[in-house]
Amino acid sequence: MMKMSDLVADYIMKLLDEKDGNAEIKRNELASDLGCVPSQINYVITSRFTPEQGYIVESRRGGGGYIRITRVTTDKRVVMMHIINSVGDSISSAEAGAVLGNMRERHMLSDYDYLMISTALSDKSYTAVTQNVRDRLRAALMKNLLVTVMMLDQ
Amino acid sequence: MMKMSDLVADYIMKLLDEKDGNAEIKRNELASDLGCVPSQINYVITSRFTPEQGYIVESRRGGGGYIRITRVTTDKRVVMMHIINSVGDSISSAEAGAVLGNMRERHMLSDYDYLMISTALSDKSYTAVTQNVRDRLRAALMKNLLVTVMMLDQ
DNA sequence: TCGCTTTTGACCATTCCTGACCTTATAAGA
DNA sequence: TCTTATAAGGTCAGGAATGGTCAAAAGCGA
Repeated sequence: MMKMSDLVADYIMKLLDEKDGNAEIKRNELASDLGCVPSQINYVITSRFTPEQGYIVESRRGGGGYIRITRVTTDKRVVMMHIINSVGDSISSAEAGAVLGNMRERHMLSDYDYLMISTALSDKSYTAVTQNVRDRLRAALMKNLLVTVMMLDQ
Repeated sequence: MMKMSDLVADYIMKLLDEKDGNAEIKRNELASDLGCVPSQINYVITSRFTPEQGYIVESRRGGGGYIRITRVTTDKRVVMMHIINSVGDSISSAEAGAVLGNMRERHMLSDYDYLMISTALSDKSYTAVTQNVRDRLRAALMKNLLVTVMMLDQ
């Protein structure tokens, strides 16, 4: 059985593809079409269409209200650099996964690189240290790997 | 009477056979089907479906959570597997470099993979922890990455 | 007995879903 | 215009559904 969140996310993704990266939805309408409560839409948006993941969300309440989701795309190298800079000193497994997933979606990472880097960053490799240290190591490694990919990718 | 772990392992094995090397289970469900506590599933997975043994395990918590187990061993990869098994719990940067270099020479790693993995394992990524921990982390990561390369190499 | 493997349960972390209540925008009436 | 109704969307906390971890206890073979 498919998860509601996945249904909603898929719907939005498809819409983004169709509409060339710029989708507009009506929250209540979509909710009732897909058979969920309206706040579910917010949940999906806040968990899967974050700026971190490369989306801009605008909305308006009241009569004629809407939610607009825009997929951000810019020059690959610049964006890559920006992402690398934004990683910071520490990053959780979930965050890292989100960032990588988005990079793949945006064709900034091949499936191959995505899997390799995901593996390198997954918690599985860090059982020897505490969560805190783990997240710091992950951030360092993530940046190194992304830089490496960038340099090799000509 | 058969040991519980064996039952669980057999079940997963059978599922892997059926599903062509890619099985997805629900931890709690399987546990109650087989009549054991959920953490037993974790025990079996961590003790018998490790990267060293040729398996990749991914999971997700929360509603609709799952555990996915992928088998990556095939005859072509016996040598690779052997190397992975020989890595042990801890490996220095120099040792790792030697092993990787050797694998590259033997065309078991592409230049690309060699560079990626070297980057991931280099001391540069581990400044946050002591040498001792560092070598343990490196070993874990190295094995995971090699398994991933193996899996992707079709 | 000693040491390794297995089993178990208490407690933790993450993800998802829902509903009550809140804020804002537009339209209709007075 | 001012007020009130209606139409959206937003927030948040709580609960449910999962899987993860860890250490203690139990089992077992040498």
